[in-house]
Amino acid sequence: MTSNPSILFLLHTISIDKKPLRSIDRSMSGPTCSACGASACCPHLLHAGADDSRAAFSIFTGEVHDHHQPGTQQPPGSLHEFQFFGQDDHESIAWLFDDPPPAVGDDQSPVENQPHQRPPAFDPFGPQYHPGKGLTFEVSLGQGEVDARLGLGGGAPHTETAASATIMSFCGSTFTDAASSRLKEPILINNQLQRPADPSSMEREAKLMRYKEKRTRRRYEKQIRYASRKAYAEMRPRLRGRFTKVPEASAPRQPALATTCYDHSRLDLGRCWFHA
DNA sequence: CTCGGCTACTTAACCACACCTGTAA
DNA sequence: TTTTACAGGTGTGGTTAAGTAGCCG
Repeated sequence: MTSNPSILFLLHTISIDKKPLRSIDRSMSGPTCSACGASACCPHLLHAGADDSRAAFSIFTGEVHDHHQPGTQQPPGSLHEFQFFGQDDHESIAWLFDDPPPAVGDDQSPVENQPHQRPPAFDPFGPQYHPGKGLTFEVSLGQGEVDARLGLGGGAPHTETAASATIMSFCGSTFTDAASSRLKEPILINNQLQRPADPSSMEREAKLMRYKEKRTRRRYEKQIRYASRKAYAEMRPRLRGRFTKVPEASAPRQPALATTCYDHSRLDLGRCWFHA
């Protein structure tokens, strides 16, 4: 048996602001939380990254590693990028590109091990889906080790099998589904199975470097995009923490020249221009 | 082992409005 | 084609109700 392994992993990167969160929880479909059975938008899955409402984690073979564990509350500003990015130092994703991933669960279904025979459940976008809308990168696996983990038997000797994984947007989040991706198989040349020329080696290295650089620049604390809005918000009067209307007396007077002013006759309080 | 009560902690929603963006005139 | 005006959407922070977790009897 020389079936190619299909490694299923999901990278679920939650990157959401606080506000829309409640509108999507418990109501969307997607990967489920193995602890509570809820969807990917399950509040358990969203629980990591308390302070800045951002969390990044992966579901590797459906295993939920942390968010249901007691005493794993995140300190403010910290981040869980365990599993996918390396649980120890968040430093190494080398296995993603060169080395085998962590152990795969026992419940790998035979169907998932069949190249080009993925079940519909893992093909939410169908053949019409163009991964150009997502980020596709290469995943190389030592197949022998994968076979050993999956209990597939030795099989023929082989080198590596590269699968492409596509990062896709879903449910306001980002998923990576390598299982739904097409595996690159050896091709028959002169009656011999030969792996196509691999021009992607340097490409992969470049991608890895770009990824690492991007990761180092990644910031998870709240970032102010508009300092002026922050300034106005801080000056704005509040009632029990909520913004309140600017009192009539303290509203800006009509300026002599064109400028902004308050127009309390309108709900949206848009711009009102005075012209000299 | 399960349940209820309590405490401590976390977080999404709320609000007004300046500013941004897209569109029509 | 360019400029102007406008409508609608976005982002901003402090407070709090609601949700969650942990502990104990």
